[in-house]
Amino acid sequence: MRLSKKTEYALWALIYAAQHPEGTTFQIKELAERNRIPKKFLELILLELKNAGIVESRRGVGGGYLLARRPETIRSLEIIEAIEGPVAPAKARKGRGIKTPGKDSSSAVSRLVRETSEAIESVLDRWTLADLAREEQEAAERRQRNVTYFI
Amino acid sequence: MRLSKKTEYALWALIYAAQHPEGTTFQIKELAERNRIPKKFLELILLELKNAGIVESRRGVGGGYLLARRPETIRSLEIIEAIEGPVAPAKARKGRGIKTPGKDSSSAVSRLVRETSEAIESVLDRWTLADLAREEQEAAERRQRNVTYFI
DNA sequence: TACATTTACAATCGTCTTTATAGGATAAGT
DNA sequence: ACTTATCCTATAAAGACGATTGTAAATGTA
Repeated sequence: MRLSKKTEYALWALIYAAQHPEGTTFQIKELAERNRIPKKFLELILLELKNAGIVESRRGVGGGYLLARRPETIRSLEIIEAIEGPVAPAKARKGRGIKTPGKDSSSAVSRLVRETSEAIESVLDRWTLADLAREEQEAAERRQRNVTYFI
Repeated sequence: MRLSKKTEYALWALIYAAQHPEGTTFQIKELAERNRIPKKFLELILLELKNAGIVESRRGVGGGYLLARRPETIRSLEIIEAIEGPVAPAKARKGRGIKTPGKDSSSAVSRLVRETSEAIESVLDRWTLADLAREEQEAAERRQRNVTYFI
């Protein structure tokens, strides 16, 4: 699976946010410099995350961004879909099964896609932002002890 | 998961190939018209599948394409990777663990990507071309009986 | 040999997506 | 007011995607 740079930046940003004490903000400028992310691009990304209800913003001096919810309740699937759009193809929803005949001319292929999407969703659904932040924290601590694990 | 048109055409083509008796060829023109695939685009795709060792070609009158191996031995993962490139990010291979420090600045993110890729591979690895062709055949038979199943 | 058929291969092209960059408007603390 | 920092819109370069055009080469058949 390939993540776009944009999605990757979004994940970095949210991991960074989750590492801050609850209720405190972080600034775009600070994060952009730290992780070498183009500042204006990062602005755009955080705006999208805000519109998706994942982060909130505070303006003015001492403002910045912060998580809108607790990191345990933010699943990575939600983050990735906020940036990249739905992982799975549009499902048949109750009542409105639009036919579009001839459009999808292979049921075998669409089944393959469906099963794969479900597998992706199931992985992304069980990793929350809190997990990612903890994992990142542990990796940073290992680096600090100058110990390298080859997994 | 999203498949490019190119990959989708490749799958259709190979399913079509698998439905032919072993050792007999099919023509690009015929397949292109049947499935409304741009002929020249299909040429390009089959050439790539040939270079990947999935199909063989015969030139001249009565020529065309045919599967290079039996459909039971062709996994969908192989097909998709032939067109789209590797599903998983370059793994650490035995012996040559290149470090590229600072490049991948989040181990949590790369772990997420790795686990997701493995999930994708595991699905795509257990569907062979023979499965897809059989599935497609059955769907076609159901359509012929004018019976619609809402799954 | 001449010819029709069919793949092989290179080059090109318009459009969309990705990855940004720029400039200023807006809001909020101090 | 002044500073800080988000908000919003526009633009642009680069590459991927989907497809087209044109020519060469191989092969079977008359």
